[in-house]
Amino acid sequence: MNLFRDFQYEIIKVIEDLEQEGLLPRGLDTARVACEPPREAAYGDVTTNVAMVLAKPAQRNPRELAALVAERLGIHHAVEKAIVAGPGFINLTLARTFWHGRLRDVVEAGTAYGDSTVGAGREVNVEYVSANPTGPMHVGHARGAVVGDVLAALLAKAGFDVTKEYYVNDAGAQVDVLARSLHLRYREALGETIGAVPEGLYPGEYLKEAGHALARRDGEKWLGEPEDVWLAPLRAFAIDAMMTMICDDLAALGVVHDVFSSERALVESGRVDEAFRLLEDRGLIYTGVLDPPKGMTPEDWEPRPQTLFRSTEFGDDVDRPLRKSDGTWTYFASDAAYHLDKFRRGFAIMIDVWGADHGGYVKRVAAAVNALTEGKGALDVKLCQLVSLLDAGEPVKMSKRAGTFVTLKEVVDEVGKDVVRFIMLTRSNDATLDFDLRKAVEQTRDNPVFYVQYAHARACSVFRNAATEMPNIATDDSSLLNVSLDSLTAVEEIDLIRLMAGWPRIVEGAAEAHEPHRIAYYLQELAAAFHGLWNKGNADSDARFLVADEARAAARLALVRGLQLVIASGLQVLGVKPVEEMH
RNA sequence: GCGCCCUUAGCUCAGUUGGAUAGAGCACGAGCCUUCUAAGCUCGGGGUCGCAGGUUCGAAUCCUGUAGGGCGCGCCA
Repeated sequence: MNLFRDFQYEIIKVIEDLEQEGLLPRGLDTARVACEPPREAAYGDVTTNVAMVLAKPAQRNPRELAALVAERLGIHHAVEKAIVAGPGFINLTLARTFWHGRLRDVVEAGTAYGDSTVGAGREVNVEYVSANPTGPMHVGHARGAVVGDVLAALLAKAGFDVTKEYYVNDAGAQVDVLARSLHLRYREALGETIGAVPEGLYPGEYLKEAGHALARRDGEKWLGEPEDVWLAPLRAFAIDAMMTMICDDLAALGVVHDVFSSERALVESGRVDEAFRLLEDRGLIYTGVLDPPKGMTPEDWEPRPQTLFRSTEFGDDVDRPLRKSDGTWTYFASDAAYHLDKFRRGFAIMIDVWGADHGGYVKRVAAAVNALTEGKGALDVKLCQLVSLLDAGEPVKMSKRAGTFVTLKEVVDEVGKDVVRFIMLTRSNDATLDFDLRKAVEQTRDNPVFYVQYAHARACSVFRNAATEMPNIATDDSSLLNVSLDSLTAVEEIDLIRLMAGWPRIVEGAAEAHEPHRIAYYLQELAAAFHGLWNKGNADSDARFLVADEARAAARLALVRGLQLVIASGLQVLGVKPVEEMH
């Protein structure tokens, strides 16, 4: 389906033919032969560097070699002309009928257009959100949630077997604090006056409801009991309540995970001990004393012996501790074991989506994956930079203490999930992002969500008008597939098809690079091309889609249908609903 | 002090894994439209890709150094 890949095969076939005929030395390495759209449209439709890449090994002058290959490519039925340019590029211009064929591909495939097999069914695990189960999600979490969710959808479209996973950090001291905070709210629910929430406990109102729920379920069972009696059951209850709340918030954003992995279960099942022994057996564990970080010794620094993993042997900057002084595992130890667990569940490809504040953690986890999987597991960590929440250009002040903390749910309620999802992808994940609540819902040219949605709505509007104005034209897909496209000759029309035909390549490229934001950018470009064509109809009534000549109108309806389908296909990956009309 | 990320037009940012004359939106400038396919259209000016070296046919992209900004830096997760 990716036409550039198709031409790449054609080119490699030509090279092989030339080798067979003795015109080129045998066994040339064609791995670096690229086939892509040229930067300048004037150069044609497809460009290849084959001659420049093979010139040296073939001991030929690049332009001369290019001429040889271009001559063979010129014979191809889809190629109108093949010319040699610059230092040895071969530029192919494709026949108009070729593009008409690609439009038919789109209409035939529907929103499945762009589906690819490059993933070849390989299993990928995308772990994202993984927010601590101690409170509601805030806006900062939204970015990682969207990036992970769309990346997963993108990989699935590209033919990978994707599992979406959430790692529940339910094992550390913080969930004990959560349990104590719940106990307070539980007493409150049973009529006690608790006053101010003591320092060190979670003061948020969100635990009140959980306190009432616990009181309803268990009555006065935990009143007056010592902490060691109620801690574990209340902790479980609280985590459950928090996870339910988090999942509800995520669902409102359209984010649903396949698997939830518990850190506590990992530890209790002995899988951390197992990973530790594995490292020990490989001689990667020792007891040592770390130097303080140069230039910023912490105030309470004192040298002490620790159980360390030799992560420096795998590219880390210092060796990392695996045990706390009380003998329990550090977070890193269980996270290392968690990644081994994912690998053993069949995921040789693992993607973690984290906030930028965890950037310092990447090397040690990568080192652990490398050591534990003997280099067979591939980990890619996508770090999401900060999101600044604005309202009409003014920063929204956020502070947990002042209670002006903006939750994910509030933002989704305010602007809608589709807007949040799209805006979160209008920047590369490693650039910071401004999210302006006001601008996000404006219906103007510079709101990308509106702009793309509007293109789809306009396409729908054309079909609504066609039904009343041109009732003789059958507009179902199978009818449109049989329409003659010969009248589609305008450069803008062919340009639009060319863009649509580039969709499969965008999907593959974005999936392989793990860069979901490319989809949002592509959709803006596609929408712009369609709006341009539409505007042409404003100035020149012959350029409208619904013209008196029914054969021509039908061909243009096929074009509009194709556009509508590719936009819908892209929005589907983003998890954004394509709207049929604006209001 | 060390590590990671960022630095591209006045502003906010893309840049197809090393390709040809570096792009988009906004802003700015000049025209057009006063209508229908609703919330404008066309054209234009604007760049030493932070800086300096290196790698090669070819660098915004890779390597080294350097400046500025962000994040992080021994038992928190």
